[in-house]
Amino acid sequence: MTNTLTRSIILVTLEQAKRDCILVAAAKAFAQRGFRKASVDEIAKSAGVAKGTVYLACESKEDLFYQAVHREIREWTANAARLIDPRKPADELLLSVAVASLEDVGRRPLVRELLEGKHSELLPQWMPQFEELRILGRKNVVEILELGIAQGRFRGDLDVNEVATLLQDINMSTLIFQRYRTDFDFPRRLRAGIDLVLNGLRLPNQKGTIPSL
Amino acid sequence: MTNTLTRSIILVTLEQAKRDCILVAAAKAFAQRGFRKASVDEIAKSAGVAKGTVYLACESKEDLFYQAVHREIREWTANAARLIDPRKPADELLLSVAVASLEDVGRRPLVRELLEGKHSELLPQWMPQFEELRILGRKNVVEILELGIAQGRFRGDLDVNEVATLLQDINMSTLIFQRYRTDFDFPRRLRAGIDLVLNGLRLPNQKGTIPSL
DNA sequence: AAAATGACCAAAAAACCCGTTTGGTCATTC
DNA sequence: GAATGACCAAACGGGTTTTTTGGTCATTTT
Repeated sequence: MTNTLTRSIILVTLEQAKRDCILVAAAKAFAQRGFRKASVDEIAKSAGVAKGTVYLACESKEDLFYQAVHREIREWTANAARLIDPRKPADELLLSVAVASLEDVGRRPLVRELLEGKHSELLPQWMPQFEELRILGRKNVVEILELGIAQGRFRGDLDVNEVATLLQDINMSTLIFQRYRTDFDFPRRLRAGIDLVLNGLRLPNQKGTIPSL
Repeated sequence: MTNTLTRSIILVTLEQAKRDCILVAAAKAFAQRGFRKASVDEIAKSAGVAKGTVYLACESKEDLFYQAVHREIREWTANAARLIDPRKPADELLLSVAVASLEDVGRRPLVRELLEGKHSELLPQWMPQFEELRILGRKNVVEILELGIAQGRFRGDLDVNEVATLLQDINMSTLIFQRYRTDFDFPRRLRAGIDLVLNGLRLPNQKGTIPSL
């Protein structure tokens, strides 16, 4: 009993390590050479295994790609989540986590390419799954927002998910348009954007909803 | 003297009309069939001129594409500019102009495809020029912001260009991500986004800049 | 016994060829 | 002098062959 348990744990551990190794190699290859040009054999060799072993970790090349992306994004999100210290002021977290996330994504070419809309030939079919990953990333923002409300710093009358989506979009834009602009100081841009969202554009005495439309 | 002047004006007028005609035909063809599949001859015939005439209006097919895009965006921007009535409250304008712009872009497939990142094989080389066009569009937002400050509705301590860029990015995101989401009510999203930017996320008693970082 | 392998095969991609189309020019026409 | 369309090199398309590659599975290794 204990033996089989130990064994299965060891097995899972070994399998998981190899699995990770394969997915990392896949992520690197797909990012460097694109989905089509990266070959499964090349990925296998880069991971130090034979091709057959790769197919113990995935169903198909598409599945491999998706798993590699999924893993990168989960790691990315988890890194960000680790920064959310509930003792810190939520408004400060909003900025520091965003900056860290964008820096992190710079080190993840595969994620970055996806967010920037490369691999667009594959995107349509996978959009549902990627939307799922977006929701994953949004959970961090929602957490910070709810923290801010609990801290009495943020308004409680807003739809937290709505606001989170908007902030996520701002971060995306910052990321996407960054590459097209010269002399682009993205922490500064982020700071300006989040500062604006925090304090609002209206003069204090003018607060209220938009009059009409 | 008067004669040559009159003639040249007439010439310019005639040329301009034909030029427009060509550029409109080009925009339609490029949007429908893409840059490569749309042929110059086809565009010429659709504009009711011979191919040689097209080359009186442009230097090359690439230039033709760029001019067509440029013209569409100028028109788009001008339409939006026409809606800026200084007698109306600036916060109201912010929303109504954004909604109208996004509706308008829906009727301009070429512009829309560009903003969504299609034609991506051409984009890198043309980014500088498109950035120029972005600045053009930003002028409208800046105008509204300055109006709001003059009306005593908006804070005057912000960098107007910075804020305009941010609002432009929000609009872009709304546009870009719209297509990937089901049940996406974009005027509602825009309203929520602009409302947030106007009123801010912080509780009124918490105003101030971000404490530290 | 279970995990890992790599030879193997159908299918897809690349390379090649060649007839057709097309971007761009310019002598001619209006 | 503005507009044209015949003209040409170069690029495109598509059909065919060759090469590569995704995916399998009998065999080997641990």
